[in-house]
Amino acid sequence: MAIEHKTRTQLVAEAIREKILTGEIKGGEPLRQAALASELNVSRIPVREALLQLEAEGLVHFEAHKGATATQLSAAQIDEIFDLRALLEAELLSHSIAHLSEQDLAEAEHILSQLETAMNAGDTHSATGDLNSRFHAKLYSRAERPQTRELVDMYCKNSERYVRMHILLAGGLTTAPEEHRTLLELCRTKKTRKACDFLKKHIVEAKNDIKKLLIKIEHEQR
Amino acid sequence: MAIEHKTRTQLVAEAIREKILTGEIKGGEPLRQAALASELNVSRIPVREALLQLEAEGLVHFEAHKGATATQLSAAQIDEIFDLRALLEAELLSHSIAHLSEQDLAEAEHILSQLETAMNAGDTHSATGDLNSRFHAKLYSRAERPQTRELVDMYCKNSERYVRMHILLAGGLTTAPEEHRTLLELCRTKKTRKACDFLKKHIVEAKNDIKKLLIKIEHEQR
DNA sequence: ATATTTAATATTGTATACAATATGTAAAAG
DNA sequence: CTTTTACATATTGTATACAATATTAAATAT
Repeated sequence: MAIEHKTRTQLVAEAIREKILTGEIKGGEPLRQAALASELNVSRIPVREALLQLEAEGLVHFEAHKGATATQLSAAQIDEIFDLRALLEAELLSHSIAHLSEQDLAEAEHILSQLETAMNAGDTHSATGDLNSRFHAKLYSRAERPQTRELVDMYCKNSERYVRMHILLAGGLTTAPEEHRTLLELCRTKKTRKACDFLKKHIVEAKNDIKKLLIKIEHEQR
Repeated sequence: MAIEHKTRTQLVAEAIREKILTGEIKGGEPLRQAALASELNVSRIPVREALLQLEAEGLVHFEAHKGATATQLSAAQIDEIFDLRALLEAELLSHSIAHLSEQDLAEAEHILSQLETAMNAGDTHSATGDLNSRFHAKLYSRAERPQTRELVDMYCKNSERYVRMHILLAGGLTTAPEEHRTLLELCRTKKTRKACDFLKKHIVEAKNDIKKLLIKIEHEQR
């Protein structure tokens, strides 16, 4: 197996993406090409190309001659993104559920118990979020809808910042842990319709929690 | 009003996009940076940046050190894209329908009659597709879901090539013209659920027509 | 003749340099 | 004093030049 040779543009994109997702670069903050270039020891060309990629991912807003800024999602935008996620993730689940094997379900359950352990231990760093994503991903894994998957992944990444913030401020995921168990059980018994409806509700609930928090923060900033 | 100063990157992106959508550049064809640059009288930098943008739009596939190619959609991908469109457009309609004014509906009807005239005249060029898009867009216009709109627009652009091909080969839109009338009527009478279901069926039907054609062509190519 | 290695060519990736545009500041006009 | 204009600075956009990688063709070995 040959060494993967990553291009500078890719490395720069990863670096900047990480800065945005961790909040090191905050929403609305301008991203100066020259500054990023010298910081990362590259020329401005790969920085520009990375910024263009990040724009496609929705993490950056690019305006001709004015430069790039980290995107700042309004409450309304968060709202819409989560609605989209609910719609698309339910679509994925509906196509996946019939093809989930015992093995898949067992793996999902394993991830779930790890998640529960982390939550009980009062974990507030990113592990909780990761496990949560992986649990969901496992349930969608047999959908065979690559483009839909890509979309969902994009929106997840996009809302990740806010979910992390929420985990941090609320001291963990607020969604009741038994919701995941219920969802898993509905998948195991192949109750497709119910599982999808439940999933939608689950995502919309998460949205409402985050939105409340966000509105509070927006309010405090005045 | 100041003169709009478009950047070379934007102009190049438009040029290449047009070439792909009209079929002048076919799916799978490689896009040489140097060739495009000299053809369009710019350096390779704006060409590269344009290609990155087009990749985000799904029209181009970019591989490090290997270059870009126009994307070639398989029957399976077309299938998935149209399913996504059905899902997302129904979502838009469901949010828009209650807020459609008499004015909106009248405008939609006007577009529709133009479309019918074009179809009866046996129009096979892009006007038919344009009017069709505009009719649908009008119905979604009050959804106030900008990100969903953007997604739908992207997928429409992406499938445009195939719709055009279909119109050309089948001698026009094959969807029964009365379907549009039915849809409009359901919107006028605010039968949200029925309208959305009907719309989904409408889009899936179009998909099946195109897929049949596509599979035939793929078959002929051997 | 086929497969493998090596050199030549083509093509992409990135740095540097310069041009165009936008932003900020000081002088001039009202 | 406020507004406008002209200038200086900062920042982005693009061309050119060079470096790195991939592809092709030729040479060698099996």
